[in-house]
Amino acid sequence: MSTLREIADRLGVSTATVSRVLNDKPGVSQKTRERVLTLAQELQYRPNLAARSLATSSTKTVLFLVHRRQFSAAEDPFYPFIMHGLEEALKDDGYNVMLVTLDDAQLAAGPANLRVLQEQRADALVMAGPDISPKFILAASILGLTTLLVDNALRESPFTSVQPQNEEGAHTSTAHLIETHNHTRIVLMRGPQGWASSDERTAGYLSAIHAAGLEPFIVEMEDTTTETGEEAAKQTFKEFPETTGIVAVNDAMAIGAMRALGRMGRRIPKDVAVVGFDDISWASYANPPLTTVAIPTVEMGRLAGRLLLEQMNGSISATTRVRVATQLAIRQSCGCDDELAPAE
Amino acid sequence: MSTLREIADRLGVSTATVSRVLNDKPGVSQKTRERVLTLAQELQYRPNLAARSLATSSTKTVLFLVHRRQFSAAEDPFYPFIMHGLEEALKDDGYNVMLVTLDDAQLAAGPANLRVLQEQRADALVMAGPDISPKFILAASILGLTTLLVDNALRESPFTSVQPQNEEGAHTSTAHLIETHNHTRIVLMRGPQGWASSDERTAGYLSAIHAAGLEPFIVEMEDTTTETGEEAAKQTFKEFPETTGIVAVNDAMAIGAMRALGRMGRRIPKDVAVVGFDDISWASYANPPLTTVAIPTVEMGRLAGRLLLEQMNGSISATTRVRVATQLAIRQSCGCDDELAPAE
DNA sequence: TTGAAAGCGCTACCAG
DNA sequence: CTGGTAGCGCTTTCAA
Repeated sequence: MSTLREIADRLGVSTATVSRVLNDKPGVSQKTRERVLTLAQELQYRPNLAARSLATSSTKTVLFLVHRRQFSAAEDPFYPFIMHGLEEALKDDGYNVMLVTLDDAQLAAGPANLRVLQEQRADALVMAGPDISPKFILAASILGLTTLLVDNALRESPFTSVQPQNEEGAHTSTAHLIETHNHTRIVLMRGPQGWASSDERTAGYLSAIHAAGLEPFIVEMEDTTTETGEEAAKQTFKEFPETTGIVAVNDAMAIGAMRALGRMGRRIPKDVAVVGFDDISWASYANPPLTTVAIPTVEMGRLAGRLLLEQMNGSISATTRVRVATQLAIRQSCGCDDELAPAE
Repeated sequence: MSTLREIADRLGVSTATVSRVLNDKPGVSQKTRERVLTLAQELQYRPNLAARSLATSSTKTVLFLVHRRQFSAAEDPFYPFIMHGLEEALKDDGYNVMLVTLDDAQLAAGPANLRVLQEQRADALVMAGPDISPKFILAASILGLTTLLVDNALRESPFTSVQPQNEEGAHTSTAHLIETHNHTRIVLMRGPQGWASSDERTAGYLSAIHAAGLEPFIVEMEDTTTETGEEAAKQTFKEFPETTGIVAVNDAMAIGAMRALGRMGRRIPKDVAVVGFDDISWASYANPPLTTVAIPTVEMGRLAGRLLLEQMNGSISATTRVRVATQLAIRQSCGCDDELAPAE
């Protein structure tokens, strides 16, 4: 590996000059500039990042923080795609992304206790998912790093954030059940209050229900897994026996509900239509294929990356809340036919 | 953030002494050692990694390389779990993991062209998946970094690698079809020759077939997606109309095949039994739930991390091929009943 | 337009 | 057992 010094020596100039050229700083004659550039090119020179970091205290790395529960087998991986998009958007600017999974203890201990931060290894923090507590986020924000939230946001505090259009998405899927399939008794299966995405999707459901002059029915669970989805299905027909449509705040719940429905002898979508949210990888392999709201995960990551860059170079204010559009993925669980319907 | 110098000054000792203590090096009196440790503790001191890297040229970061196609929506994410396990195993030793997704151009250009490597940002390379070409791997191995392969290995060259027990897994699932369900005409759907896991699973299929004195039937596709699985199903009944069992080298193919089978009017598992490999997250939501071979992905990542550490501190030879045990996940597509059978 | 030199924070060698 | 000091490779004043 060649160094700055080497280039300087071979050209008979100082390292200061070479550094200026390589960093596009003014005060170097066109002629020397070209000589330096040529030799650097020829030598395949790249600055040693450790050295540059030490001198500038900029590390060119961003941390992707996510709760480790997101990597349990039960969860459909959502954040890896975001991380991928993030990495893609950042790499051209020389930034790299480090994965940091947090367990509950680390979350409770706060960001200042993270070794990777204590060692000053990062310039920025991308915190993904509602699993990361407001307390943690707030504590992180005073650490002096550029901070961005993905699939999460704090109501009270200003943070740059990238989220799916949860409300619009749920409105659309609910309206689909109402307008296209003429349902009037539609239950919402949701997670705990305070979970941003769950709250917002609830709002979308409500706005569609109210716009149609219908009555809302809500089943609130303490989690949004396939298991709680199954539980929610039972509860639904106990509380609201005339239900013909179900809107679940995510696909896991929707699929759990479909399982339970099957066991209860109810046909989907004939007896009850189901729509989910997320469009996780197996939504189209559910039985029947699940109609759901697709989130452009990789694109969300890319967008987060772009925003982060702008934030770091100061071209946008520290608080930019961005929403990315979702799309209704119509399959069969809502009552529509799709082109892949098995010829049974 | 406090520095080494600060500790030294406040204690009236040299930075050399403090450094020795903090790095557990000999040549410091018990008394000073304790004074240093105490103050360091009190100050929450952590060495600045950029400075340490510059001095030692050890970066405490490992790169997780994976082909970007693994993050396309079509693929079931497999490597993020491995990455998570890797990160977990490494974090206690102060190592962090960076994600690097490679596109075809980067793969062709070789590792030496990766900016992250040119900038000397990493100590080690974990290359995941058979998408990474032998040429790339070989080129990487001469870069002087510790190198490890996951879910891949080179026949000809010695590399530390962590792979699932592909052969044993496929043997077990094939034998299950033979012994438990009495199938005698079992087709293998496989991917291209040269793909390590596909080859090995083929070997497992063959050994089970031969052990039972049966005749092998193989359909070889140029890829292992749901699409090629559908195609393979059609081809299967064109070539081997009496097939009653299908072993697919992965779940994507198996699920694709099940789709096509459904459309062809064949009942699963009544007319034809199907088993997959991988136990991707939606295998249990397939219709019917897919019997498959489960791979402990997170554990594979952890193991890779441990091996990497041992390799870096020289306690194991550079070539240790490790296999992790798989487990047959019995559901319904093979003909077994599972406890969650819908009451239809 | 250029160079000398101080430093970023740490490690490691050489004396004492 | 301890301290002084020379780097690691780069950036950034300050002078020239």
